[in-house]
Amino acid sequence: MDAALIEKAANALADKHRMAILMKIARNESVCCGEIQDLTCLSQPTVSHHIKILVDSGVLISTKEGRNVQLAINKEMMKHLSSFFMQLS
Amino acid sequence: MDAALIEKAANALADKHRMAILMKIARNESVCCGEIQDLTCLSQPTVSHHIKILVDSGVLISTKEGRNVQLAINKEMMKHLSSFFMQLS
DNA sequence: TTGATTTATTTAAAAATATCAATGTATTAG
DNA sequence: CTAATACATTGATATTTTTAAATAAATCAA
Repeated sequence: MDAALIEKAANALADKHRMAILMKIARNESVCCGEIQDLTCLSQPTVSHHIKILVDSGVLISTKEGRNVQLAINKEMMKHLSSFFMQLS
Repeated sequence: MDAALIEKAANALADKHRMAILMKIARNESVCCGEIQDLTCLSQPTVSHHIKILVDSGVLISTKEGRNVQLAINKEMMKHLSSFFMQLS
């Protein structure tokens, strides 16, 4: 995997709130944006911004369902990250 | 592994130059700061700053040898990162 | 259709980060 | 001891990132 893509994923996880979002979704399998806002004590636009970064980096996958957006972990990306660091160990 | 430590490591890798430093060391096993400066086209203080972030985060290990500082990958941290992402996949 | 709900975008301010010049600190060579 | 080398620290500036208010867009319920 290209280092630039690892860097982008790392950047997405280099934030307290975005890491909390990831862990929340890891526990719940899939959540919508509103549930994340309840978690983070951030404004709705700020949550939307963080989610955009997580999705653009490939860490999360978003699918629109009705007027909600369901978010899930991109397991392929997690595999890539895992094997990248495995090779460095 | 605590999410806060993953976040800190992620932050260390969320930069073009720091990622380049990591890959350089991955190829060469161990390098000193001067060799990194040649690589990055950055000033010496800036390189020193980036190295500090990488070491403080636990991604790299530094050992002073004479008037050089030898840098190496912290393979334990790589294992932690790998298993963290493995669990999310 | 109207109003409520959910998420996205724009804009602007505040906070954090990256960068380098100047300088400091060890360490080694001569 | 003196000068040179390797790296760290300080201070200042420029850029990037985070944040929220205001607003927009899309979907659903009544």
